[in-house]
Amino acid sequence: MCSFCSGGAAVTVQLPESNPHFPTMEQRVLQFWQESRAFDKLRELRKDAPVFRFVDGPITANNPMGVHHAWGRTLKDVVLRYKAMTGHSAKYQNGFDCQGLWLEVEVEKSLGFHGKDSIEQYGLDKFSDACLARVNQFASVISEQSVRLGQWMDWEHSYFTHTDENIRSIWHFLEKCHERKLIYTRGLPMPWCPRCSTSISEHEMAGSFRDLTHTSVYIKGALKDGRQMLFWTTTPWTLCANIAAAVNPDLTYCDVQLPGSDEVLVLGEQALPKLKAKANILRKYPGSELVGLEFQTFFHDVPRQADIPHRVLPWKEVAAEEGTGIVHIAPGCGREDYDLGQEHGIPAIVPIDAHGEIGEGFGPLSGQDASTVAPLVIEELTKRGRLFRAEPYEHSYPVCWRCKHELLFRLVDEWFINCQELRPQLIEATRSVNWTPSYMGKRMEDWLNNMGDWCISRKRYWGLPLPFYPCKKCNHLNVVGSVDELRQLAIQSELIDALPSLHRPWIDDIEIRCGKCSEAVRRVKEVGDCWLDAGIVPYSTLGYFEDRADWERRFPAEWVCEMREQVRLWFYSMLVMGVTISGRAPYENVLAYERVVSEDGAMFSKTGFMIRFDEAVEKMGADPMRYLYCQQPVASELRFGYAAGDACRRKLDDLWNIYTFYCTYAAIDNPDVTTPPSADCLHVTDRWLLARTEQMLAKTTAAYDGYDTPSVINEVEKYLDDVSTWYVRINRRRFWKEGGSTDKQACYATLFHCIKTATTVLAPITPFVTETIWQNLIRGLDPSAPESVHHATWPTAHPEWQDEALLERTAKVREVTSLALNLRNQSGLRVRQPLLSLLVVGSEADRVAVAEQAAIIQSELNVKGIKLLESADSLTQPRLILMRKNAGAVLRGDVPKVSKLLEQIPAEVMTTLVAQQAAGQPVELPDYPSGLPADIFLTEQVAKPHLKVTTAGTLTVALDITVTDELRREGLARDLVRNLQVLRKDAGFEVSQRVELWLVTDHADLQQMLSEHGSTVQAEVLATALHTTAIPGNVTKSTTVEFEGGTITAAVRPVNG
RNA sequence: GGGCGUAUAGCUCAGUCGGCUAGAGCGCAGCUCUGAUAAAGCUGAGGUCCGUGGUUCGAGUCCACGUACGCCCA
Repeated sequence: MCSFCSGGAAVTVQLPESNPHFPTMEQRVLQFWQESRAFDKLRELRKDAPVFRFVDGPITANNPMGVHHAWGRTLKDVVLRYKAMTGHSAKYQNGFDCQGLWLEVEVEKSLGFHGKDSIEQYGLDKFSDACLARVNQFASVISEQSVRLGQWMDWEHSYFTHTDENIRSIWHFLEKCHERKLIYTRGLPMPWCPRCSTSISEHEMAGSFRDLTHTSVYIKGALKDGRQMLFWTTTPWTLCANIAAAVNPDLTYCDVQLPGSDEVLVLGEQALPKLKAKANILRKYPGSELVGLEFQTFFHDVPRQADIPHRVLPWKEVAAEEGTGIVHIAPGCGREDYDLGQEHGIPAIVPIDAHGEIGEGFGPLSGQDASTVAPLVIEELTKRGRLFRAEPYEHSYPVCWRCKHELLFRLVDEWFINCQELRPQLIEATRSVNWTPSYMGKRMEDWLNNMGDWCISRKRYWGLPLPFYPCKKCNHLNVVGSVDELRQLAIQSELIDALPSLHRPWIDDIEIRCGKCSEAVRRVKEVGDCWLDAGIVPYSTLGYFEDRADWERRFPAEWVCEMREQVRLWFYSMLVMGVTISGRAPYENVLAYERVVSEDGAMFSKTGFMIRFDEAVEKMGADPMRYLYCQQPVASELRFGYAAGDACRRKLDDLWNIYTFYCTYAAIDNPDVTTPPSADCLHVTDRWLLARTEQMLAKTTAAYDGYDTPSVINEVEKYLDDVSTWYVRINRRRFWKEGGSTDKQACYATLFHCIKTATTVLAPITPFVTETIWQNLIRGLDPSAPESVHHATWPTAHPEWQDEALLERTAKVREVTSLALNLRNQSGLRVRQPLLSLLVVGSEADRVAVAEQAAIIQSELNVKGIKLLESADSLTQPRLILMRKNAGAVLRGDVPKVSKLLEQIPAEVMTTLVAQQAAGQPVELPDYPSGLPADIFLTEQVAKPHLKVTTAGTLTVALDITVTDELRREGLARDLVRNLQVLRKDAGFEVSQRVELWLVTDHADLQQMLSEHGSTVQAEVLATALHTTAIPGNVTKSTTVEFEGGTITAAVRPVNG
């Protein structure tokens, strides 16, 4: 049964609740979508439509979805819904990222492991199973959360990056790379996580630098002549692997002695302040003089340092400002050190093992943890007389992006893709992409210009098995590009089909014959970088291998949308793969959005303050949440919280209020909205609303086309405010008028069109509330409307309704109204008090506008008439004021007195005085002994006493504030009506309920008011009879209305029929 | 250290092509309207548009330098 109607009865408009509780309403809509198979039907409706080429970036199926994920997922859903409305089909495939270090770390945690050894003991097969179980668990959690958010995706067919299809697609890519000779393996000092026992690649370092304080040491290395070279390092553990020193041959160095010491220190001239003492400079010389000299290293006595000569190398990169100008070189512990070492053919010592523990042969340091060994190093250096100074040093230092352990540098063999040759192609490709915000494109280009080769191997377990089979016999590298190829090469091909999946440990058992020498070869142990998994998605999920023709219709993606850190991650890996396989960028438009932070600007954190998605969506509702996401410019961080959510809900209430207003009367009148009213029946405000709707539609369409949801919201907000505070406000009476008429038909049809358009335009952003409105009002009055608002097509433009000039005239009219209401406010005259006239002075265009809509202005302002004037002369009269500058000299102490006299002079006397002053004659002030010289006065124009005047731009507006007795009594009548309406409401009557009315007063003025306006009052409150006699006991409700000077006792009783 | 970005009311933010008497929402105070009634509107208080200099008839807006903060890279 449909959640919105009962048992197939004829659909009619129901009275909506006054304020919707979003979470409750959304549950009803979700149920409706599910029962009516709304999403499936949409796909059927659009199945032959042109494809909107969208690719979803995989979300890690490792934890529940957070509110930061919900931003991107909302934007994706909004765009897909908009594209469906504009007549596009799409793949609607959600993706899950399922492999790699992040997942392994979480599984390790849940199993209580503390490193790779526990995994090996546990068994790789069980570990892989556990990883897969976690993927499935959280894929299901995230899917449910996304459904709750309102995301329409093909949840039954999400892609998973751990699948054999995905793996073999990457194998194909790697084979392509190998064909282009881009794959190589080499030893290189890599950022290494001792906890995870794996290296971390360059692009994974994004955001992993922290400000940390380490112990930095100044240490001495002796030259043969006894001079001590001064070094500086922030990583004391690397000193045991020292092989060389480096100096800049172009910088100036010097020999110095410190007071009280005969030791000669060698350091760069610019490092002298670091000695923190007044040094005696013995000699200055260029760095080139030091090059080639041999020195004794810091731990010269440990076995691993035996027989290694330590020399000073020249290096242009040595900066004068950093350290001492002499750099300690440990090629096994740093990338630059390694490169320099290679250049000069010196060996590298790798002091640490996979766990970050210092190995055998390093004397007292052996067996120590490199991350915590600094105090022992200092102690040993002191013993050896090598320590000059140790001090804490704060610097930005990398940590593991998953487990947050401090990284070390370790020389290991890894597999790389050579990106140098690809670089120009990648840059060219990225320039073809439309990046939003545009600086993201620059960021990508910066990255491409600076990136090194892509390290694609990880010494881990649950990941893409790298299809590399290096032959030990002939050194040939076999790169397997597909499962078929593996089957052909496998020594026991039948084993392939028995594999549970292409994962470790199972895949490791497969041996192949070397393609060159037929030797039995095994796969390398490494798995792949998880960004390979994600980057291949435009190929693996769009049918590149299954149906190339179909793939070509879906590639490249028209639009992708992810968090901004994906520039160096997903956007990058996709770009490399797109360029390598297809020679182009795999996407055309990219939207990258900023971080989500808490309402006060602080970061959300897993350990500290965090708003969980599940909690947020049930507290604020998915629609307000989506509204919040769509409203936020993607270039600045989003402050997420309940106050912001509540502000969004109130904005949605604007739409809801217009809707409930309409329903109130539509439920009574059941208007025919399917027949459009003929143009000549339209009220000027109807034509305005139609033109305004056209304007809003054009602007929001352009905004959606540019994926610019904040502009959509901006436009719709302004529009709804206009509709609510202008159209609805001034047309209310047309809706509650008795019976049917062409005029009533016109306003019903017009406002229906407006609500339908606004609902459709907002549907992608707030799918729930718009669906609710659609089901009740739109479908209630228009049986031919689509079954769901999300099946609707985008509203068509009506050029015949566009009317820029009318929009401008109405703006002018609203300005006049607003100015005049302001005057009322200043004069303390409530709107219910009728006034005689409004006077408007303005340009020709102003007057045309006011004349056209005079009736509206009159009714809004409650004035009997409007006069249009070409000049403001008649509104003001001249008045004399003192010109302080001149008056002081003449009047001296009398200045305040004369000032006061001037204010009190009656208008007719003032006219005479002004004339005297204008003629240059003495001004004869009443009550002042002598005539005063004309030049101490100025003339200024002031409003005539019965007028209030204000000016803005070309407009001057004046209100006649004279309240005659008649006007006053009319105002009392309107006050009475207002009170009676409250009485009706308190009595619980429907708006159309007819009543019998009693109004009793013994106050003469009020009695006169009743006799003058009683019939109007009676009509206004739908009273079939008005009694001024005693009130009977059986009335529904009575009240006493208080007026200045007297009271009226009022009572009502319903009349049947 | 290099690059990118941001800086506007107590808070969160708009401000288009240089035309501004600088706006909105929230909060505060007062008022109004209400046949949309737990909604809505108006008014007020509240501003060194980060600073300095420049271009210009005119700068929140453009340019230069500086400061603070954020991010990215190292």
